[in-house]
Amino acid sequence: MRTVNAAQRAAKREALLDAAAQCFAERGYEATRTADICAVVGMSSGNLFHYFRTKHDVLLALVEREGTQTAAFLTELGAECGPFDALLGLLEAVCEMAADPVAGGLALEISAQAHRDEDVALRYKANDRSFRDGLAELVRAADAAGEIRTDLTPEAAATWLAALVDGVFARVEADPDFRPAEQSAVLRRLVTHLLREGGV
Amino acid sequence: MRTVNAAQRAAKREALLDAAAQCFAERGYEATRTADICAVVGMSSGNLFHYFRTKHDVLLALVEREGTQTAAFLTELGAECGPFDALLGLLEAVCEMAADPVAGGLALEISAQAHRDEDVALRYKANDRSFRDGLAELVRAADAAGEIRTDLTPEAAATWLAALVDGVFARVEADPDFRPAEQSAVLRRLVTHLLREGGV
Amino acid sequence: MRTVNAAQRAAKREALLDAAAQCFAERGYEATRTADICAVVGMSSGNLFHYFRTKHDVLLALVEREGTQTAAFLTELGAECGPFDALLGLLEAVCEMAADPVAGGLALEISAQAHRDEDVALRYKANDRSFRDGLAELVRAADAAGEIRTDLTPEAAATWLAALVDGVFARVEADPDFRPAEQSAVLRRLVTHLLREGGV
Amino acid sequence: MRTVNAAQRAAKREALLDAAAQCFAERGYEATRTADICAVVGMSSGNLFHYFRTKHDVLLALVEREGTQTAAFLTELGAECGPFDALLGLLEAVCEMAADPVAGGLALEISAQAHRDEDVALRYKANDRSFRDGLAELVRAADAAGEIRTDLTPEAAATWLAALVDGVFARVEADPDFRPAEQSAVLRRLVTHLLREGGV
DNA sequence: CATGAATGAGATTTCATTCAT
DNA sequence: CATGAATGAAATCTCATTCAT
Repeated sequence: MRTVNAAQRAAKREALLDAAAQCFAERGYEATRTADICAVVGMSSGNLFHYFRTKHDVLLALVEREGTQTAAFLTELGAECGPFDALLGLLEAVCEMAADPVAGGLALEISAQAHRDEDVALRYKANDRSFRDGLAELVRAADAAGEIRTDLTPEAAATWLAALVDGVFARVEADPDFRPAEQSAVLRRLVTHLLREGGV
Repeated sequence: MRTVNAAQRAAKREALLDAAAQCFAERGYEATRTADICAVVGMSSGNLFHYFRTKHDVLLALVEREGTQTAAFLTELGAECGPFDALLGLLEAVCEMAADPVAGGLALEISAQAHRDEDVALRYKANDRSFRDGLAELVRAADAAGEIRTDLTPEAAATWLAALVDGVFARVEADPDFRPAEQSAVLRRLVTHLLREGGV
Repeated sequence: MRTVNAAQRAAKREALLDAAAQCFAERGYEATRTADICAVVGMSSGNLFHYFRTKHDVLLALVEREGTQTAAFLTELGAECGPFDALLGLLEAVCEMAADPVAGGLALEISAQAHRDEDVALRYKANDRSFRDGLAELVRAADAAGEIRTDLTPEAAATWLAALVDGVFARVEADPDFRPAEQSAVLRRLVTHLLREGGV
Repeated sequence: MRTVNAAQRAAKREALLDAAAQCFAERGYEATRTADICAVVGMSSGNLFHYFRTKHDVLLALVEREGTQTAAFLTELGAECGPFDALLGLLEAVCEMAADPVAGGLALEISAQAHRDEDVALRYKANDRSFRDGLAELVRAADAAGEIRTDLTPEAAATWLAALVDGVFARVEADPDFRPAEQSAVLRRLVTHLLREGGV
């Protein structure tokens, strides 16, 4: 019995996080009312507070979930193919994500909130750290496999890969004519340059 | 004297915009109270509304001012040296700006607000458009001067230069160890690759 | 149970309208704060806005309710006795109402607001129209029953009956010694003259 | 010198009262801003307070002026012709005034404010008292001249004459089709009945 | 006296959170 | 646990009034 309830609870928490992701992406964290989130999952307004102590907690949980999902994605990606192909595959995936208004909007919103909220910042930076660690790991592996040749440290390479990812997300928001899918060739070229071409 | 008053008015408007920039960058637009802005310039709470009709108008004016300043900066830059050096100089400047918490935070906040506010979006995209137009113009000039060689159109090159700029801003927020000044060499290398190396 | 809630809601709406009527009559619409209305029904300040979107909506609903009640009163009156007696009975009723500070003050306030607010004016005039239509109908019926004899059209007669009603309300406000109840004889005489005596 | 200044002061006070009358009639006392009144006379906003201590004082002065003007009008009217004709002439004048939006609106606004403001009420009632006294005086004179025959006391007659005047003002506001000028025949008939026909 | 910028109290409205049912 | 009505603090914006110039 307790298991069933726990599973139901978890499912509802997830549903609420999904709804919150959608609302935050569309309207932003502050402009989203807790009642909006409840409405999306068809729940009564006060009920959210059985699952999260505060609206702020919803955001924190969401940021944490994003980090977990990204980490899982990175791990999965590395297992499927060689490390350099994994990195290139990641870029394709990022371009797809950036084109999705919810994913793109949420990423933007979280980074904006991180700038003004200590708690969010902590988790956001941890996520970013773990993302860059994953990238650096792939870079190291690619190097070990002889797939790449660069004088950048794996960490510096990871930093710039992350910057490119950020750049793609930002372009989608700023430029209505920017279609990430159509730009993956240039992106791939930049990455290849970063990792295969030598010296500063 | 009309002139004195008009000048005083304009000066106070500017002071309010400076204060708003600081507050928005620190706390975000929604979390900033109009009274906060007034407090920064040492003004009574209601007085802001002699200069701006609404809080929203303050934001719009700020976005517009950012656009104007960026455009002026681009123009000035192109006049001082050759076009390719201007582009590289721009990157140095961007790295400096990104390191300033107010400039960086404000840029982030504006792009976040653009995602949820039609009016801000309009001006934000116009600014971005004008920024990319300026970049494309420099690329074209550099090409005409034989300083670069690339199969990217000037517009595509400008798009990716803008993406790199966005990426630098984002990195500052996400990674406490990222020092833009220390990274300008890599950035310069990426730009050089983008503009001097050929085919996709 | 849906019914219970809907009934409770409706009851509270009515209570709020009663409270608003009292406040508007005493202090006027603009000088009444929404918190005053809430205090009268013993409600917290924000709660009013679960029942009415704005303070303005409270006023509009009140004006509409006044119209509905007056119409119902007219209908009821006509059914109880002959049409001419109904008209005379109406005057007694009006004299009673005019003596009530809330009813009198509210009538005055609504007409004052109608003068400066399009929406109120629309409903106010519709109410007045429907009141005069009801009066004209009674006049017509009295004429058909041979109870009266006048060369005024039913509409003109209704207009002047309404003017007399307005006059009584105004007198109560302007003249502290005016007791409507003591004046019904003169009023009745004026009405009788209007309806029973002939040509201009 | 002092005389000139005093006359200028008085003229400006009058101009402000005219402007206030117009604004109060159009928008109501509370909705009128002191700056609005100044704008109408082409004066800077703070300057009003050199002529009236408060906005409230403007209203009080206006009410007093209305009373003075009405009294003067009544006196003048009685001197020009016989008392009964004076009464009938008064009705024509009232119908003209009621048709004027400023005069009508102001009357309505003053009576509304009188209902919620002790000071206004005092002056408003004094004005009304003096108006009814003037009417009663005319009735008495007409009676002495054998022009009328009624069993109403002069005071009661004056009360009902005032009620008819109020009624006409109210009709103008409530009924867009009511044209006071077209209705003066009925009004005259009612007055004649009131004063020439006997007993209740 | 004239100006109009500045003050600051106050009003409506919103919404996270609570809690009786 | 679910509901949704109620709470009440807080934020933007208005405007009578003051006062330096």
